[in-house]
Amino acid sequence: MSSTVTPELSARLGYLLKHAQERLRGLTTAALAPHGIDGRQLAVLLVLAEGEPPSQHEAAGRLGIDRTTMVGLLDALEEKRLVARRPDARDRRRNVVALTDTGRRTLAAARTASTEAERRFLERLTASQAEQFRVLLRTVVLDA
Amino acid sequence: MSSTVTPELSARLGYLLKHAQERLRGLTTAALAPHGIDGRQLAVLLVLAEGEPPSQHEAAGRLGIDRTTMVGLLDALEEKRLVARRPDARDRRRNVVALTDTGRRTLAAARTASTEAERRFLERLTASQAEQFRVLLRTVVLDA
DNA sequence: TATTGTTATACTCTATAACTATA
DNA sequence: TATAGTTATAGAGTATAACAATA
Repeated sequence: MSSTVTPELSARLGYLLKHAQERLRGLTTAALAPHGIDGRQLAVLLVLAEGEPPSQHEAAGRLGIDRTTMVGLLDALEEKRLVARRPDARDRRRNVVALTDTGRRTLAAARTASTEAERRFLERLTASQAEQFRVLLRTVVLDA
Repeated sequence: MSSTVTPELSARLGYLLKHAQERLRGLTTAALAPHGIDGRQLAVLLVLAEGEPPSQHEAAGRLGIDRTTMVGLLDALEEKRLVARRPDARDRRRNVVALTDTGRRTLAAARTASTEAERRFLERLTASQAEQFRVLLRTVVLDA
């Protein structure tokens, strides 16, 4: 975790991205802990809240994970009563997954906490640098 | 891997950093494959090349990983004759780890290949944007 | 035949605990 | 007593294969 920085290694993009992710994960995990979820679970809640309540398979697709991985994530969230599975009446192979009322409240609070973690992650940058950082990151990642 | 981008999720820094890392890893892995190593192994070679040849424990410290993890990394690199362990004459508990001649040649070629992967990772940015991206990333990660 | 959810299983990466040999 | 290297083991997190239910 805490590495004795060597100049050439720390100039590598791979090193920087890895450590950026580690730092943000630490901040996010701490910020979300009071709400009883972690970053991956927040991502699931966000995906369930956006657009039509999806099937498990669709939700996995939106997140870019396997449907078998989604099973375990939903098990944990359902155990906390944040989401509910119900069979799709029109295709009984599918489960429609929706947020519960508790899930919606938790999502709202967790979203705020996560945004605050992002703010702290970027706090060494000026506002315009922070905005620029987001823009550059999106350019590099999206619109492939 | 390929996620159906949902607007709110893809605006999250965690999402962007994760996917940035995935994209760079893909490019780097492909660029390094002809040289028979991956990104983690390149990081080890870089660390061994910088400053005094370290012990396994020191090398692990420079990388920020556990000494037990270093064992396996060095096993793989030694099997490929890229590094050599020799007992430290002054403290026979320690192994000094150094690059072989082959290791130095591989490192030189792999470093070039990795730099080229970084260039492709950033190719949607102008030169000054790419430089700015590195600066912002370093600011956020380093000089904690 | 194909798809959804599930389980069993395995693989990768990492760490902790315990052993050994040295100090 | 403490440290370096090693091994055994375990825990995340992920995926593939196979199965039951349904289409």
